Amino acid sequence: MTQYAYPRELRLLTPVDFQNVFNNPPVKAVSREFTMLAKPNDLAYPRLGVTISKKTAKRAVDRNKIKRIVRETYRLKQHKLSGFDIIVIAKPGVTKLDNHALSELLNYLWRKLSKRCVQYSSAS
RNA sequence: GGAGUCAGCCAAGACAAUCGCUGCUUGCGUAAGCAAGGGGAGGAAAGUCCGGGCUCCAUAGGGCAGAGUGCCAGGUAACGCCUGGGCGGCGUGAGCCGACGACUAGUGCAACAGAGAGCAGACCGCCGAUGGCCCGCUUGCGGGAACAGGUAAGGGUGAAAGGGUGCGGUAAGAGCGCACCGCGCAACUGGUAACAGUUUGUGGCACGGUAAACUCCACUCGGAGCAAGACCAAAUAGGGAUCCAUGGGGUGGCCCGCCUCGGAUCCGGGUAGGUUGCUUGAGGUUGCAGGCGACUGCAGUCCUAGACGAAUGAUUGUCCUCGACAGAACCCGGCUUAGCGGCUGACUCCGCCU
Repeated sequence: MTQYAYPRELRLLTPVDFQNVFNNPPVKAVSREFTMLAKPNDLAYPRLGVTISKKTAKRAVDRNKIKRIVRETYRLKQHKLSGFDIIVIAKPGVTKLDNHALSELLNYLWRKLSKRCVQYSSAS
């Protein structure tokens, strides 16, 4: 029953981790509201980081909500993303979506990203 | 019943299931962990506008500068907050609002309009007593015009025109005189004080407005902030001490000499990172006592988020009145701003019934 857990190991924790992914990420998935960047990490599990600027979502409440939904969908999809560090960047416009639309969109992006990760792994 | 005033309380709608996050307690385990139980955003957590605690730095004492506050008294750790009182204003009222010290210390400012705006001012008007002019005559009187001049009653301008009303007075007027009202000053009385007074005396009586204008007066203020500060501490560069070795490399033909390079241990320093600060506090609550009240004292009782790329959530189902503003980041006391509603109590005005 622990397979959908979200412990600290599955997160990006330090500025170094973040910078590492931002530098030339080989795999991307993009929509109007989000950008996902991924990079292999030599681990048996994925790690996630979420970025939302104050410019994107003015209120702290909105930023928290988006982070929670991103994490929730990631938690349920994590097994298809093993071995990659991932950063999700929210872009202006996300605040217009409700919870349901956000989940739909994110699930679509996760599928896209995992497919590309698999392709990248087998190619190299 | 309607309209309203004040005070207090509640508020990510309620319930269930599943999957998660994070502290705490207990049990098991060497440990990593596992299991169970229980806790997990706000009234504004916000703006960061004031005031403190705490921490480090600075500091003999005093002054200047600068900043802030500004009716009085009290409360408080402190305040620009709160309470009570005074004064002024608004409201029929319950109540509400007010940077509300000083322009008889000095300096400055006042657009436009207006004749005149600060030891005022004659545009229209009124008068023309007095002096001059014209006419008449009884030669000192009558009449006339309005030149000098007088006049702040009336009109007009303005945010503001140098007390108001009435009577007297006068050529016309005028605090010029008087009465009442108002005002200034002093005394007295009440009040801790601000201040008040159907009190007494006195002055014919302006001393205009403006200090979020300079300024004056009184009082307050050292600086930086939890990324404060404390501790542990990889790596790397360099430093110190002790011991070991008496060596390697360069220069040179070689020796001396000169330059340069060690090994081990420890110390100091402190980057990444980690730990701490971190939640028990000027705390909540109950009772008693003091106080008009803010609040205070004593006794009992309770523990109520503590994260750090940053938890407090997601999905589904059912129901309803269909859910605002909004997310802790060291901690408190305030202020301000945002905002869908619900509940309770006290009071006021209007209408109706008895």
